[in-house]
Amino acid sequence: MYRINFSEFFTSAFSVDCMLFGYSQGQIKALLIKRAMEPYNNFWAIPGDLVYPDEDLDEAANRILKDLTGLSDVGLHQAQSFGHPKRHPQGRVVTVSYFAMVRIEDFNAKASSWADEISWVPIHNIPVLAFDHNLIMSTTIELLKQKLRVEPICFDMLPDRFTLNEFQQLYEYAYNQPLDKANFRKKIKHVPLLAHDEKQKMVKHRPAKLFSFAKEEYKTKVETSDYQFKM
Amino acid sequence: MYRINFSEFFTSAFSVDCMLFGYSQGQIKALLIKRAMEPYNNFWAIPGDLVYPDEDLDEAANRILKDLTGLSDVGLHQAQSFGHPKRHPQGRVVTVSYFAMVRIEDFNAKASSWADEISWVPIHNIPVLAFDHNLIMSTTIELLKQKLRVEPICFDMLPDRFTLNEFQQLYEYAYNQPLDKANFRKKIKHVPLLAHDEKQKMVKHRPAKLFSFAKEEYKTKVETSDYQFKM
DNA sequence: TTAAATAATTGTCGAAAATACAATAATTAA
DNA sequence: TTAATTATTGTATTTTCGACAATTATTTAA
Repeated sequence: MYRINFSEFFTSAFSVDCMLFGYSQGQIKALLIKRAMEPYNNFWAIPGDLVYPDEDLDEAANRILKDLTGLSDVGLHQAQSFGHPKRHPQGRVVTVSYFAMVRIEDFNAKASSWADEISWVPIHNIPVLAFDHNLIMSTTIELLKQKLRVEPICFDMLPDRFTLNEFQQLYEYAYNQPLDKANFRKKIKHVPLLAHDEKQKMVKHRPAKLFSFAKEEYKTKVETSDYQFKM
Repeated sequence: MYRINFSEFFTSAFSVDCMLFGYSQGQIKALLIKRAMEPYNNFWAIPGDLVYPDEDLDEAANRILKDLTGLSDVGLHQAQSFGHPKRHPQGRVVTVSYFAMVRIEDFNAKASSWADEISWVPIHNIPVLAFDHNLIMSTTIELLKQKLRVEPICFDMLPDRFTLNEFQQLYEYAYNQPLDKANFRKKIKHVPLLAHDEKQKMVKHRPAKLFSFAKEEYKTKVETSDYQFKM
């Protein structure tokens, strides 16, 4: 087997791309940045950065998240890696994509050193992006949709207190199909929700009750029974 | 934000680790190699290699698979990436793990330049491995189990013609629990199988009918209906 | 040749979940 | 007070799940 010089392997760089998903106005949205540097200056892109030599991949993803949002302690999910030799014009850069769910209202995402402008874009209307970011984005969105089916990550996007309709509409948008109200409520019977006395306000119709996700109860339920979240 | 010199980022290498899974004697097994070079000389490890500068990740995974088995055109699944800064003693090496299902009987896996010896080891009995390969292996095995639930990849491990009992036992081993025969057969009613006239031979009891997976029929079924494989 | 043994295959029944659709209750705004 | 709107609950039917029983086909030993 042919072998190139060992040192010639150590000539590549790594980046992580960190997709943020949130939910507002009935749509699941992804955070995009407008690049303020070459290459692909002025293109929309997924926030990302090179990984420092002494940094683990997860650390780098957390750093980017912190830069963008000021948030830490957000659950990050590794998605996939992309390594086409020509994917980056300035050298061999393999990228690892991550995603996280956030509550859009909870913070002001800020443009950072690499970006002029940011924007929340509905995942069904992603524009042309820099590099191979369209491939990365679509792959990751598919993964997100799959995870929404079997893990209660939707509650990381919903406000702390939400109505059952908001909950339902999130899934209607994700699956791109309407769901029956009555049956939806039957389906979530097993999901541990905390009902509040508080009601919706400022609406011009009967206000809906507000609920929260009972995270601790969920955890013990998963551990003690063989319950599996399933939508 | 602090920035190191751009060129200092281009000092890492990456590898792919390529897990092979097969099924024999009622057990799902993984192919391990015994390393014949430093570091971790003589340790069991997952087959893998550094990726060449002009190679895509998938290409590298296919190359390793070809070296080991002579097989190409095998469906490869990307699992996860691992990038702890100290995971490799000789420098920064991020690894991307892949896995594939094969029919163990279909070929003779051969030791290659980096390995003395190979072995098929039941996934429930993985020994101590080189590097962080135990982490990689267990993560990937979990992913395999998840995919077994929703994709018909089990048929890539089963012989071309199999009995329903072999089919069932594969899932019993994966889930580590016995399944009811009658109910199993009801569950797979929707899976497109081709029944052969041929029967099992050389068994000391009533021979079971042999089946094959009807791959093409499966594909059209997925496309035309909203059928989803589910075990 | 026949019976015992073994495993394949099919059937039944009740419980639980999914689906379609209807009815009722609680608010707001005019 | 009432129309409009939406939340919430209910009913009836079909489909799937899970436990278990019954039947059938084949081999081997007597």
